Amino acid sequence: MWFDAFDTKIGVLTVAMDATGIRHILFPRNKYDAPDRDSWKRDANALREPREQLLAYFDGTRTAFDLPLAPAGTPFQLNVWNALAQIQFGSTWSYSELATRVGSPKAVRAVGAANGRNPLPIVLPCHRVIGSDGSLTGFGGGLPLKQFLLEHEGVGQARLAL
Amino acid sequence: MWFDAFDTKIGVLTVAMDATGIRHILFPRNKYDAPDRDSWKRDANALREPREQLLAYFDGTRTAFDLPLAPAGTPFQLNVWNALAQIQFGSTWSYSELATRVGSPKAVRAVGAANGRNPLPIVLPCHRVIGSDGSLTGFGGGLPLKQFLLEHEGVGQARLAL
DNA sequence: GTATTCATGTCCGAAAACGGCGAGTTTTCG
DNA sequence: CGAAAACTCGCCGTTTTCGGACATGAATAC
Repeated sequence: MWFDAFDTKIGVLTVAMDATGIRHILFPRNKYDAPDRDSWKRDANALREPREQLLAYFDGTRTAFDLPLAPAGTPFQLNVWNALAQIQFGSTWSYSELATRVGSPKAVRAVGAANGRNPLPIVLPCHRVIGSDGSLTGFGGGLPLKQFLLEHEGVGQARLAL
Repeated sequence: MWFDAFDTKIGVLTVAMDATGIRHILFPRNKYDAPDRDSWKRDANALREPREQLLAYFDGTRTAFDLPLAPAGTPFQLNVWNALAQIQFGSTWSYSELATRVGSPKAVRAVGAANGRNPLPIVLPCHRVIGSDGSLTGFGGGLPLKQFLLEHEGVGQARLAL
């Protein structure tokens, strides 16, 4: 597994991948860290494309990603994460909508939990999922970061607490 | 992982190894089978040495093995299996003695369980461990096979049931 | 003698707890 | 009166916890 770490507006991002695709994107303060992180080898060259696309995202010159993704999870989690990729830049879904798209309209809380385990934040935009009443309700990197990302994408009406 | 299968007095033995050493020895009727067995590749040449030593054992021309071993298990299990290698051809230990040798004199049942998970039977002679009253008490390949192996090694006094 | 109890590591199944929710109902204050 | 918090309960995948069962044997309790 190769990784690189680089500075952005929101702090140092760590990205890890192998031959299959990107496996982890870690915030400075990450709740679910990768267990085998100390065996990774730094390789800025292998991570060039992901790094440039992420930097372009923060520059505001990119609104969608085109990268090989390889997140690891249960079948249900993979379904949820796949659906995330369909939420476009600047728009939001409620957890309920996301649950419906996955085919389990009633599994709202389960979808929330899966969302919380998203190993590829930003690229898989879990920050674009908010409560059905417009509240932000939760984010692995902290709610302020979620709000920052949404504002960066031009979403104004979402509010931190109701 | 490479494997080979060949006929012996006690039926077809399947032996599997990788670059590290031998990982599995399977009886025809094996309680704990290997999960990834269908991805193994047959390679009689790689398994030549293990096969010849095992055949020599059944011929009666060999009483000890000299092979690279690589069984997979918990630390406790590895300790138990390492200790097994010290029981000489033709002699037996009780589960209690084995537990003492491992440094956990009271973990007799745990030793029994670990013994039952031995992935390299015959080479790691779990059949040489019997009840402290001389009863055979159990064997993954079936008690008759355990008795056959012990008789083959000249151990006469062990009895099937008490 | 015979039955019961306990010690020990691991696995397995069952059961319970736990969430980045949401809809419906009740309380709380102007 | 209302609108907005606060509370309750159902939903469901995942994680954690718990209780037995084992390839046993020694020590008590009758």
